[in-house]
Amino acid sequence: MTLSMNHPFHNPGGKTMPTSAALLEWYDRHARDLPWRIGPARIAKGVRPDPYRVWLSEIMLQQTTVAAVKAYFRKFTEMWPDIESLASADEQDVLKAWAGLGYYSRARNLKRCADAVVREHAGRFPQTATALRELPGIGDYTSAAIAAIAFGEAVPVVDGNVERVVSRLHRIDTPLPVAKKEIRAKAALMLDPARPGDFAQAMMDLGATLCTPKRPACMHCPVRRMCRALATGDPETFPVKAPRRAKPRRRGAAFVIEHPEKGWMLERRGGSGLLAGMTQVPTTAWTARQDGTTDTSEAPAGVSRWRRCGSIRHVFTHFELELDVHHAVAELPLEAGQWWSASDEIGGEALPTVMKKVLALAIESKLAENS
DNA sequence: AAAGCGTGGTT
DNA sequence: TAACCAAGCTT
Repeated sequence: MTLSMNHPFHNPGGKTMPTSAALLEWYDRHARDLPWRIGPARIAKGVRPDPYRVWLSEIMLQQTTVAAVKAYFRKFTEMWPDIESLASADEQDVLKAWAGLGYYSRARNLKRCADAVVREHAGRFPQTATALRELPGIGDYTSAAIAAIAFGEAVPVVDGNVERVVSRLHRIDTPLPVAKKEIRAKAALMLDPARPGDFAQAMMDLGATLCTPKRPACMHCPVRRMCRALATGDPETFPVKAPRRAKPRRRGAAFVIEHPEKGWMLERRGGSGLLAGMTQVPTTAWTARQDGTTDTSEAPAGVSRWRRCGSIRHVFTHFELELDVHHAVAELPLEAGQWWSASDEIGGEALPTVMKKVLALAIESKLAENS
């Protein structure tokens, strides 16, 4: 390590309070109260969180906001209160419950991980980050988070919040993701081995509530005296990130087919790639965007009259999609992998948000036409 | 190892 | 509005 000897992070016995102490003192007073969390007061009394709930919340929170996760976390813990019940569930039921939360490979890996823990680890999660890292859906961040929070292992936990906090504290101007190793090393130096879980969550709470991407509340920050980016007056410029690629546009047509008695025609998407294993209405391929609107030449055969409902737009991670929605009432024969879903069943299907938009538009435009 | 993978909120 | 962002993982 090449830290100068008078730097506060390297001087825990000196006049300046170590960063971890200042941070934990703040966390003891300002920790967010979250459904999957045991607060610092109860942790101090020796209470440990349920590893199953820690794991479930961490998977859900990957690239996902706390606000979006809360309702799903409650639903999942009601439906599957422990690892054994989740391991006993059908994958399709897990996907149905996950529908709307996004990044659906997380749900498939969640199920695979539950199976592995029950079958290969006697229903107990491994207690170290290294061992957790071997399980499906658990990478560098999640393995460290579970190990620190649920099992008290003294490992640095580096998520997007910590990257932001550490890159500002040390004014690291190397762009991400190249700077990751350096950030991890700095976080490891700061870590309080007596309270690894609290320390990890304190860093994340700081990043989420004060050390925010825009307009950080530096005046309320417990570690502002140690912050080099604040000292130079430009904390908002950190972390530096590599430029993003442009988002292309794609277009396609979706076909909402309504059986007069049986409901809507649905089908299951393939097992890999975008929205893998999720449910959809029949659609054309989604291809590089062209001008003009799509027609029904690629629609399922046997429909005498299509009604054009309009189009929906949806933004995925790496492209924007515009789907022209067509509706018809028809008694078509079902192909393999298709089924009719009645109106009281369709809410429980594994429909991703883009498909909920398609169905909502078809129903809305039908009602408008009939009124 | 760069790219694929959802969605909703904020600016 | 478009860009950016949120407790990343997989291949």
